[in-house]
Amino acid sequence: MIKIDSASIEALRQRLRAVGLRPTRQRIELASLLFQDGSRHVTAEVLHREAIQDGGQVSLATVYNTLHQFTRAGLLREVVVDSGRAYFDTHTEPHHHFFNTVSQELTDIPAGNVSVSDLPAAPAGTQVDGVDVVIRITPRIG
Amino acid sequence: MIKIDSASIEALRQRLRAVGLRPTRQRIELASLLFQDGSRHVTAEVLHREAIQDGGQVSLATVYNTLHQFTRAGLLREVVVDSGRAYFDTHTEPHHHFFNTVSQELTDIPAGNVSVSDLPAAPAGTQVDGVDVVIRITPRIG
DNA sequence: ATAGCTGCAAATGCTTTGCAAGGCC
DNA sequence: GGCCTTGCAAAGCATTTGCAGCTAT
Repeated sequence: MIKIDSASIEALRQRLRAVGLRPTRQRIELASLLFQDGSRHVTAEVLHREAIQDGGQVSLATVYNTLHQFTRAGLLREVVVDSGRAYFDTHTEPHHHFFNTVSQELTDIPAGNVSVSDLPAAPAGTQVDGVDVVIRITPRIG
Repeated sequence: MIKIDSASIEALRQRLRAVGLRPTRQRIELASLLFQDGSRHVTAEVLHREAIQDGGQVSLATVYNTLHQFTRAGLLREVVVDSGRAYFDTHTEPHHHFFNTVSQELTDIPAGNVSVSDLPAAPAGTQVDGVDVVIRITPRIG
């Protein structure tokens, strides 16, 4: 279990309650790992491993469920960069990403950078739901 | 089997040979479905179903293998829009996509549209490999 | 008390792989 | 003939689900 002061725990409980989720032990553990320090990008497996190493008791299934509940509640955003595993981002404002295809590492692109212009109109009968920009990078050789 | 004239078949054989792939019955069948008419976006399952309906004899495993071989050979490009299934695009030049998250339909954004500016520098020790823009759309309600 | 949550284990969906049989040059 | 390719079936991942037991309110 992460050792955080009771004030922080209470803040997390409030935050969960505010979005209609019961502040259970598991959700608090995961929320503390996710929201305690700045912007994070995690996969279910990575978050589960962290929780366990931290001494928490959470099953992988619960981690999956929780990530989706948090996403539905607007606390997280899913980022699609890999057709095989889902990434979740604690930064929910619109922004874009670097994805290192070798290390599988996902990072935010500093705000202010990247502007997309000349956006075409959405096809008839559809509406734009979001614009995602992913810059794929690899380690430089030489 | 798709009914195409022998001239077209010969063109496909040449194309496969040109990229170092033996023109087998299965590869020609799949290539004809993929490259016969314009730009296409397929998943392995969809392409397999088409091949079967067309009277071709191809296993799903071979479709997967072939899609990857074609991609490695530069005949196809993989487009990541869904963390659960892979899409392949016959249009290999750099361009961007609409993805209808309800119908799961992937379409090209007309060339000339979308320009990305203020691209940040790649993080230290990395190089940019590609920039993907995906505009997520949903059916408009009302 | 009770509606909601968790966890296991089984099921699912997509994709990859091992290996024997078959096809291309 | 020899090497590449195919196809099946099995294995492999990531993810979801059913359901019995537990927990927050």
